[in-house]
Amino acid sequence: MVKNDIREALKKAAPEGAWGLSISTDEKKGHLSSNAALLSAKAWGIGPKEAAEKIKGEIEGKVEGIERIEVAGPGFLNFYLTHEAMAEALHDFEKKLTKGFDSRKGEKANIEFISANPTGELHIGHGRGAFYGDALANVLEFCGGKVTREYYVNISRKSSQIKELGKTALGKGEQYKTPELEALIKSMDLSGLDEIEAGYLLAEKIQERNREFIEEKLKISFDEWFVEEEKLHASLVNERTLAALKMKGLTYEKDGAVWLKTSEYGDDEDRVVVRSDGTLGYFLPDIAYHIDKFSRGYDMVIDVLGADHQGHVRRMQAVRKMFGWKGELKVFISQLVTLKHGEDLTKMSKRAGNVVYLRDLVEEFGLDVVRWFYGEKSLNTHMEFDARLAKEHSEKNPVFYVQYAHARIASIIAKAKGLPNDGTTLLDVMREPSARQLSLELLKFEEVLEAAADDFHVHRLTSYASALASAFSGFYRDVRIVGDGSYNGGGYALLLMTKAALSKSLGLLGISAPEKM
RNA sequence: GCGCCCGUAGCUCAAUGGAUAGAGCAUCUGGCUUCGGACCAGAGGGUUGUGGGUUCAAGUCCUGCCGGGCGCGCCA
Repeated sequence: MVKNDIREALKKAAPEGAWGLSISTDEKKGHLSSNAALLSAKAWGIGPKEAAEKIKGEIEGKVEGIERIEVAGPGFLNFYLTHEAMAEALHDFEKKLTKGFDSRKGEKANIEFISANPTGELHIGHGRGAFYGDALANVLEFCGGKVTREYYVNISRKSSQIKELGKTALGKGEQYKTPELEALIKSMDLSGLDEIEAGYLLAEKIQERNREFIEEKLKISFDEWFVEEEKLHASLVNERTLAALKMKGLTYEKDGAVWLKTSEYGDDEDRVVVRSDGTLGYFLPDIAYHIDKFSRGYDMVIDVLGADHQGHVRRMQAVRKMFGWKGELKVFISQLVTLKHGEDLTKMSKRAGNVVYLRDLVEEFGLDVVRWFYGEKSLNTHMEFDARLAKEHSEKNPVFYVQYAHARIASIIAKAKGLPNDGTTLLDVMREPSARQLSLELLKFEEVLEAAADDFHVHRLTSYASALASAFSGFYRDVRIVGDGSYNGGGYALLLMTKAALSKSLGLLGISAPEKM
């Protein structure tokens, strides 16, 4: 493809610097654009514009498919492609779209996300990790990765949280009390059980319900449900892990507790792994769990956690270093979703307290709107959830614009069915500016996806899908596909690609691409 | 006090260190005899919290302030 040819030519002409070459979606800035001259100028001891002219001179006439090269702005090199090269690139893109890209080819990744505490149902904060994790998994997979989606079923008879939950279940405590939980407790027979067993039973029930909700309502499916109690406690993995840590000389005793020397591996301070009363904290099982993940042969282990787990990052990285694990450990923190208090909120949250459940959100607005709403924001953004705004956003949500474009294309395709092709080709339709605009947007797809797979900023996809739908609108306005007794062959081909790209973009985000609306 | 994150248009948010900081909503103007008007064309709206620094180039990187969220337990 011409982009690769240009890159090769640029490498020869500008060997220094980590310059880029990317599709430009504004034709005024060429079809492809590079900052190679800006980065080479210093090494060459000349001005950026002069460097650009030099590179231009070396490439001009040597790469097939380039119509002309312009030097613009401070020294950008803008490449204009011939219509032939553009059409060829599109055909190449169409093939890749069906078989996927390969920037993450063969890489094995594990993504753990949601992993909610077994003390209640999922709230709007969990939505971030849920939709982000799922979309990230889809993106890595599409770029050639082998991805395991994993849910850590946080449940153990040794956990003080379970005991506390048991107290709530038996009416001896209120820490996790909500109307929903009370109803659940009433439906269960907990007679004769102690706090731990009652808590455990209740936790199992809650996990079961959450799982149902995740699979059926959020349409997220996990490859692995890692049950803490079975995998770590019942099988004595924790004990073996502790023994291994002791043997490596990574622990010491102080105040009757066993501490791990995490501070020697980048953490702020050492952490307790066995309490002075002999019970295990949450940290040891966590270490055991991560060692388990590391040992499964992944190139990359990703944890998607909520903002309140920010303290985990350093200590888990410390654990990785202690065990000398070669793969990457990425811990992503999603920032909080805060609630804007007001009358509107109480209306939507028919339930008690300041919690809005994800279930309510999905029921009220529909999964597509909700996934887009979360999907367009960076994980680092502090979201403020305002019920009135959410309502407004759901009605005016850009997701409908994108879905509408998809449905409209489907309708045109249906209309063309049975009619003869008028014989025009992709090459012919390239004469139309809005067709070139749409083509550039299509060719941008690969860049956007690979960038997302590289920096994990999955929210790029929503902006991209909107831009693509908008480019389609321009094309639709200018080029008629179905005419008197035949259809425009070139335009039709472009429509098929656009439909596929829209559908793929939405699909990766877990959003439906309807044929009709 | 220490650590992480944030501060961009009236609102919700974008912007691999790049060109004139962009979308949607809201406001205003214009457009339906033609493939789906859930649309299209256009306008107004910005000292990117603030002061320095690095760079050919800073919303982006470093740093000092200001403001906000979260985390700093032998809870998870």
